[in-house]
Amino acid sequence: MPSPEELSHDEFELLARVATRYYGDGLTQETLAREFGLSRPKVQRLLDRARGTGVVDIRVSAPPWLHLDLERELRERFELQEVIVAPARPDQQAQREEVARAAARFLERRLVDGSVVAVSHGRDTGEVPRFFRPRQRLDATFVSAMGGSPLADAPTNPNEIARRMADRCGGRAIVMYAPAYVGNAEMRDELLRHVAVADPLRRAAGASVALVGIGGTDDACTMVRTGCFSVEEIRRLREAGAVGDVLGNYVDIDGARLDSPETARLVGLSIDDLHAVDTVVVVVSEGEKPRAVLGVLRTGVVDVLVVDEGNARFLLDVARGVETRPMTEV
Amino acid sequence: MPSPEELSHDEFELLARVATRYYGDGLTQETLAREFGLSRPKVQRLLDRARGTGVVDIRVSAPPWLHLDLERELRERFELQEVIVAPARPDQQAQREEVARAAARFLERRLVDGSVVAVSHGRDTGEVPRFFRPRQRLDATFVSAMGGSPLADAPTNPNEIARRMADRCGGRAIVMYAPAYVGNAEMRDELLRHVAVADPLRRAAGASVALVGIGGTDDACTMVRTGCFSVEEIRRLREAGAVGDVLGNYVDIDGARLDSPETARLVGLSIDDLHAVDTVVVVVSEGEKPRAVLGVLRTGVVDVLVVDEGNARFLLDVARGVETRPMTEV
DNA sequence: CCCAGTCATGAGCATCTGCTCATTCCGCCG
DNA sequence: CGGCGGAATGAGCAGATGCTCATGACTGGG
Repeated sequence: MPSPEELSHDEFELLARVATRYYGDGLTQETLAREFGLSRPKVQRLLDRARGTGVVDIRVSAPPWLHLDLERELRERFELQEVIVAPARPDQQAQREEVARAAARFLERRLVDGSVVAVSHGRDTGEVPRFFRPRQRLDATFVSAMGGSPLADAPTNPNEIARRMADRCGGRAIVMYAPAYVGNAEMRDELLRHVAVADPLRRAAGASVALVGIGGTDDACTMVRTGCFSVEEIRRLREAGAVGDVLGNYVDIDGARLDSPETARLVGLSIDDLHAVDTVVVVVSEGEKPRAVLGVLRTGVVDVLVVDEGNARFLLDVARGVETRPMTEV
Repeated sequence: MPSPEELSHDEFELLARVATRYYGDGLTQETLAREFGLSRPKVQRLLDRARGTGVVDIRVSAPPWLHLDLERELRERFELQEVIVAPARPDQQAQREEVARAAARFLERRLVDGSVVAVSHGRDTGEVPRFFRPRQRLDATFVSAMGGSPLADAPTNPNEIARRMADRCGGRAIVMYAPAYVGNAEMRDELLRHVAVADPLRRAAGASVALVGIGGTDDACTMVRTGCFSVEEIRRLREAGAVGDVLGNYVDIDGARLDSPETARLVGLSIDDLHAVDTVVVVVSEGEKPRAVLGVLRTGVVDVLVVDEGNARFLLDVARGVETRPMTEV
């Protein structure tokens, strides 16, 4: 498409006239067609061309704290439904709150009466209820999507998060009385047969929205900190290729599930379960490793990503690098 | 409507998000409504507001030689259907040609098969045929709207102009074998009964378009130069308040017709006849007096004004001045 | 605490818009 | 000179848009 200067005198004049009358004076294409003695489709094509050549310039001035460009690139690169990049904050807690606020806003506009939201554990997820404040009462159900962690602070346990979300909107919480990981597969299967576990899990699996965080695999990761795993266990997972987890399901850098013994001990939704959830919202704030996020994004279960600016940039850098050389270490 | 800076954080963010997805990504309002959890009319109102506040800025870059601003002001101030301001040219002849070219372009796009065009005399009008070149054969009829002038150069006589216009497009000319002004009213009435005059006049009165110039009232005006009037006669008209004429019909500065003896001797369309014509196109180039143009515009018969940049500015200056103090002399 | 005035909201509809497709027109090559 | 490929054109339609209007929420004053 040529630039305005490359246009012929006459065409430039025509485009400018038509565009001015259309965008400036608000006349309809049909009126213009009559005024200029053209057919309506012709006027439409002229307007297309006026836009294409830059005779008409439509620009949206975004506020400086928004990062619509980052959001777009992430959205397109990972084929996400929506990406929200929260503005950067000086300290980690403020950053976490900013991300949580953005996630809360998203839920406020997405949830309707009857929505069922599956909730994970985690510090990022745990901040969301504080900022969740729907304009009016919302008859939504929040259900734990995984068991609790032995040492976890109350506010970061799924049950507690679900409860507070429900309180905030006048909805209802369904909690799960079980630990995230049990001793062995048999015990897990036994628990899954128990109504106090089976019922919440069934509800969670049928949720329309899932609100989940992403965990890492270093020695200080949430799972270790909350006592779900020993340093030794997480090391084994790491050596097996795990880069992070959603709802306790560990994945490698390519988004492939890891069939470790730990998975068999997990009480919570599986990756397959998440696939069935309409809108999986991931909340990621400062402190996560981009490799973990990358692995989870590549599972293809994520629909909406709420992330801070720093992680967003890091994630894009990594993702961009990946295209040229296979990523081994970040 | 507030400026973007005066908007609240949240509103600015919302407007920018919606506007970016709409104008930038080309999503529909309905899609956005779903994405943002709003009703479609709400999205529409947000977009309205985004435009109004300047969050969205639509600008049309007009080529520098166009004067769409002048055109708009003239169009609005005189309630015209269309105004075309031709670019300024160094000398008078080039300027006349520029205006004539613009008028020709206008006719090319306005005339259709079957159109009937009433044509006046004059140097401006006389230049139009040279530039009139429809893309394809046009079955239009050009008819003299007034008689000829004794001393006029052939190319400025209505008959000649009509003939050349017809030649240019493959249409047909109807000429009038009569002088513009005859000795007295009785002779005029006698002529009007003659078929060679009555017939063209009837056709002209039923024209869909009239292409006319504007004459002044100074001692060197067209009517004097072409021998229609003596200097003495034009002086009397001037003293009676005449500022100019269309098709030999003199008007004062307020656009009121002058019922001078001359009008009764005129062989041509009256102002009333012109009112019945759908599209009256006035061609004005360098050398006209703005007072004459002003008077004629105020008759309310003019639909389309084709004018050079200099006259356009002068005309606007005069018209603007008039609003504050009654104009007596310019 | 109640009421009136104002404003915002979303259903519904008439109109406008974008697109597809058959057709025509032009230029090019055989 | 005649036929062919590609671009341009305008009819027609499905869907998007803008607007109006009835309704309901909020605010400020009695």
